[in-house]
Amino acid sequence: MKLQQLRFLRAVVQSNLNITAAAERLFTSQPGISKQIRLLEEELGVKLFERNGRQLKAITPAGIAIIEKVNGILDDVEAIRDIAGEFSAPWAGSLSIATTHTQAVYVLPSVIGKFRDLYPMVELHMHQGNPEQISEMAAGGAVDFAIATEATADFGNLIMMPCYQWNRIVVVPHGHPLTLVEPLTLETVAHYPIVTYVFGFTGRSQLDQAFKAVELEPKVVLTATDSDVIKTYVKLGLGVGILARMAYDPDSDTALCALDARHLFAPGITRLGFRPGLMLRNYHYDFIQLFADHLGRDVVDSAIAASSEQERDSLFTDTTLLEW
Amino acid sequence: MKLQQLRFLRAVVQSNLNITAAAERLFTSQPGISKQIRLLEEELGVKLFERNGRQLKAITPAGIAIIEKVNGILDDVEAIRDIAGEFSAPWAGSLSIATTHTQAVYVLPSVIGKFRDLYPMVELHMHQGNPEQISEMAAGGAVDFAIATEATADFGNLIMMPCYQWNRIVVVPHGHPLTLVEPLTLETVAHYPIVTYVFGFTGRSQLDQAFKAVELEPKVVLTATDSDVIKTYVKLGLGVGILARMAYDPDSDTALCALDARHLFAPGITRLGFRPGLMLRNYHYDFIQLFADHLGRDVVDSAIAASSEQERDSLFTDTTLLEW
DNA sequence: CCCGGTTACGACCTACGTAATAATT
DNA sequence: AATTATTACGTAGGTCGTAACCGGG
Repeated sequence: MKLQQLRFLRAVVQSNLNITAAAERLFTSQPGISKQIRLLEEELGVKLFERNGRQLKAITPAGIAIIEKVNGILDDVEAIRDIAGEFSAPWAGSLSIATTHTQAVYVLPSVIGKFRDLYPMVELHMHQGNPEQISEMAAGGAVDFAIATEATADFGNLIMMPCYQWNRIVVVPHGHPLTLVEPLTLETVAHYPIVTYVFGFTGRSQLDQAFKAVELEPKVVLTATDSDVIKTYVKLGLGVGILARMAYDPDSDTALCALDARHLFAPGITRLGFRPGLMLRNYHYDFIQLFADHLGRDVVDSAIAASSEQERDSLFTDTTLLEW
Repeated sequence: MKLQQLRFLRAVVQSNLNITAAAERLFTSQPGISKQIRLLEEELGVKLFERNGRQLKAITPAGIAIIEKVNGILDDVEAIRDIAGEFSAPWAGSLSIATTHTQAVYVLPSVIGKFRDLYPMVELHMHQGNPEQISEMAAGGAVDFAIATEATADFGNLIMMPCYQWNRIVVVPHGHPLTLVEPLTLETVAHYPIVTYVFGFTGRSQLDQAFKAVELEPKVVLTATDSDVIKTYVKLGLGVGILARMAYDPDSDTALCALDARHLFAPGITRLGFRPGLMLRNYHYDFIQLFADHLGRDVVDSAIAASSEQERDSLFTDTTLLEW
């Protein structure tokens, strides 16, 4: 058994049992992977995959149980590298974050700025995507952290930690009738065409829920994943914008007027998540705390500990699987 | 990073930083290990060992943290092999037990007999040793199970499970004055020279405690690790024997008379232990239950789960180690 | 001077890539 | 026909073992 065989195996599984795709992902050749998988099967004396002729069709029960362990091993190997890095160069490394546009543009810059000052040698990688993609990237190991506002807890078993609450504002051009309404209500807002986020982004579902609770069906004329796009169209007079307060900057958004709407919608919660098994380096902890001050090292560790309770359950499912 | 490098590393650590010994243990050459260790250090960019000239003197903090992970990885590799074996040949495998003489001779035979019937293809390996050695073997992976009567819980973080209670008897040659005493008391027993187990074996410490509690100092004239030796010398008239009831067989020990002593000494508890991280195969579970009927698969799994709580603590110690 | 670790070197092996082949969809 | 896995084969790299070399106790 070789580590590369395990890497190959994982890649094949992650590529939906497509050896070709796995080969591309690992920058190697199909025959190499094909052969190593077979060698592994031979050595273990167990078929890892069910084959339809030459094509891989499914993972065998043995394969499922084994892949679980393989993932653990490869995680640990990564952890060893990280431990080594932590000792040889605690200031250097790589930090990759997957998040949505709103976070990337309005929240993270200041955090990243401070982080840069602390760790100028840490390579930063930002990935954007929709919440589902973000979760997937974090769960699959493509990025270290997922930062998102919708309930990302559903996908994968990421360890999610609440970071901060935020509220919404209604933005309109200056002189818009809504600026005169006091107090602002859902009813009055619903009279106007709405410009806001697409479903799945930046608490859009909470927004829909608020209107639905009072049985209003506002006319949403434009949606975007991107607060800037929303603001742009609000400026054009397309409708009133509903967006996260953090996406409004009074200095630069002078063409727009922001109306507090915290009493209309439930506050959103932004969360940071990472997959269990990820080795957190010092700078990881520091980044988390820069992002959410209450998430000190001890709090994060507790969250990890708490999550391993659940892991234990899944581990038991495996054990039971062997009983067959 | 290669699995063999990790194996080498573990072997060196287990051999007290003696590369030569590690090489012998793994049936390979010193230079090979030496080189691979250096290659690993080079790849990780961290010194794993502190060296005095050429001699390995100590493990670096980084090394300690890394070896922890290495052990996990190699355990998982073993687990994969076991999973594969479980699927390809659930009836075959290997079961090794370390225990004391008393268990091996008087308790295990019937269990092993039944186990043999269930799993004729499982290779059985019995190792004998003192309780400390037994724990070490189980913790180091030399054997699967440790079965012992003294508090073995102290060494290593073995998962220990109580299996059964047992009581002691006093054995004397027929016609010995003690056979007439009713009821038997510690005082009367202490009048005679004693033959019993050496310290550390088969609940010897409980025995000492019982006498000490009533401030008696019996004269122990001979101690052995081996119940047969004790019985032999009692037959010779050297003194009265105190041993575990299970070590007395009325059919074969006709020369001796057994007097119940359960009211004199606290009962002993025999425990079975294994190291966390050991992959328990079906036959492992079955063996445990054959040995102690109340230890079904679910009970054993709960014990494992409970122990991982403690593991988490040690994991935190490591994490803290990385802080400075 | 002995024990133990490192360096040097050579043989064997094996993992990988290219190219050709076979089998599915 | 296109996609995808397997087989064949040659090469390059690496692991391992023998032998010689060095440093401490």
